[in-house]
Amino acid sequence: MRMDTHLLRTFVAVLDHRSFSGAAKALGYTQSAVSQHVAALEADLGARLVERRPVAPTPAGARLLEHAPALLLRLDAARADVARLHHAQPAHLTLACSAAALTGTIARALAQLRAATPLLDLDVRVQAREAVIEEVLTARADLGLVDGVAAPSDPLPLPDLGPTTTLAAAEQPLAVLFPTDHPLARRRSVRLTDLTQAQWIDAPDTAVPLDRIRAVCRTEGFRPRVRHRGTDLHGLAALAAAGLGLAALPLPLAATLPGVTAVPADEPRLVHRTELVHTAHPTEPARQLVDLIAGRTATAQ
Amino acid sequence: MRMDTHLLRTFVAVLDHRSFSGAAKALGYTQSAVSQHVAALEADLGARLVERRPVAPTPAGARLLEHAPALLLRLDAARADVARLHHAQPAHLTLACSAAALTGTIARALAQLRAATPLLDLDVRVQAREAVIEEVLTARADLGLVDGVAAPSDPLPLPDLGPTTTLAAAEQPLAVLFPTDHPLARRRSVRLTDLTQAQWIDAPDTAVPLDRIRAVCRTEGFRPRVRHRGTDLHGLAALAAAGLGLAALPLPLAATLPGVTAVPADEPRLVHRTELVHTAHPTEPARQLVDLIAGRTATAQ
DNA sequence: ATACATTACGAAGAGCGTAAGCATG
DNA sequence: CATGCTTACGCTCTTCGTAATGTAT
Repeated sequence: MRMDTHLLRTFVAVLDHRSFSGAAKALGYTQSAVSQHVAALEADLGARLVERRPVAPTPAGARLLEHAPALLLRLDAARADVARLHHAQPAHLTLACSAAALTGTIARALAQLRAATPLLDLDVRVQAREAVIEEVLTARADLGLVDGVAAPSDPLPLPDLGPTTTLAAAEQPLAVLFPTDHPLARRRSVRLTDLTQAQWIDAPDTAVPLDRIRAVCRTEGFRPRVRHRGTDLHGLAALAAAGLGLAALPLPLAATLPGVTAVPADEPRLVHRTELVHTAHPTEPARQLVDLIAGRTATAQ
Repeated sequence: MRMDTHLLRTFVAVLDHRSFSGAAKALGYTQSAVSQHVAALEADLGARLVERRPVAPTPAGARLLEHAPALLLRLDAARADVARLHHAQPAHLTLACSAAALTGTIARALAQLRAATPLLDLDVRVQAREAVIEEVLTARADLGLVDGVAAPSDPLPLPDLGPTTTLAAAEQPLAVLFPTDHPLARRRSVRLTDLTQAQWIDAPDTAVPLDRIRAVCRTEGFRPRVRHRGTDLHGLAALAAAGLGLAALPLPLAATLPGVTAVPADEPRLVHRTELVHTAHPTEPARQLVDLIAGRTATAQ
């Protein structure tokens, strides 16, 4: 009767699955238990939270849904943070990256770290941006690398998922991928503002998400007709090379992709930025890598 | 057995009171129940969390203690946010302010709001900075005003207590309070960096906290011999006028205090900043006040 | 010896599953 | 009428308080 965590968990699951029975199966409860959980939560908060048949959040439920997932994540983060103290693997480092964040600079820093401690076990996992922070918070990764676009020397607007520290790891020019035979591919640079009506590929987990570009350019343009899920850079390059649409990536990375030409983007003045994300108490190897990258870029925040 | 909220609550209470029995009394449990709560939490996390006799956090407990209060606050915030939907008082606005945040500009905006909706009930409460955000999150206040110092047009570094939106409400020059007969009182301006070794009063809930000044000036100076608690501006002025020490306040406000002379501070270039804090869904009168202040300053973030 | 935490134990209650009810498409 | 949420009910496990036990200052 006091907004217990398992009630919140099933509440979220119910609305995720848009079904009581689905949530029950997912959580290993019976339908009945789930029903009772929701009822208990509703009784506690004194408001109906979910509309049944079809299952959907009421206004109050929607409000709670703005808080609940973050709460549960932070709960896991707290547990993970305590667990880290005991199961500290001194010779292990797992790094969660978004696709365009794993560049030469980072790889060289990793090599340097490996040279310093040869026995170090390295795990690198590339995944969607939101997942990176979550992995760091729940200690499934020791360190995260998130990329995105922002005005020069501005921080990335990371979602407030929990208590993390961020540090600028790299700033690179932003580029647009054109098929090599595209008329604009020969330009020295292009204006993003001239491309609002162009055909774009939205590849939020690989390239810069279009809604980020929209936000930064303060425009309603950049409407995609092609969507690309996953973190597969070369697949995205193939789509772009085939003329299916444009995509934005950091210039040094984009220049290495086959079949496409990377043209620097300006107007508005934007950079592709990579940030290192870690918790308040990184493991020893993680701390070393942070130092290496921070020392290299000397752009602490 | 799954890190339930009430376990966390008693865990925090135990370490707050540095005593099981004290926490028990505070929470309305028996000693025994508290003991069982702590034991359950320790069993769940697989680590000893508190050292008994004397009661103190173990390393793992300290780690958990970095998360638990924030978690509990966010839990209350979530509950409050849902409750707000129902118990919305359309003709009521309560405003939580830190001491130096409630200035003429704000008062005039309030007057304007009152003129627009004459039936509006206004509650204004002045309190410590940390309490302001907490009050907003838990819906004990509809809107918060927090003041502090920062580099010009930088945001204040507010503690990450929960999901809030902030908005610059005012930026004013920073001033140092001198007794009127002080040799430096006749100066046009003073350098803060020249005053690191001076006698300061630390009045964290009224003036700018000294540790903030230290952080911003990147120095170890500004060590106080006098501490002042509470939010009593005139009391602080009296101490400063009596020569007990210096204090930093926004210039327009400082200039109105009796017995002291306010001298603008520069070097490093700092401003006194006031920020408006509200949740994602302010009440209607709160939204109006935000608009009034935002329109007036036109410095949205 | 005296606080004060822990352990033992029984009673009250919370939580889950089974199964019967009931509404909606 | 069938799918899927709700309610009734009983069993079990949890959680609390009382009281006895342990343990440091």
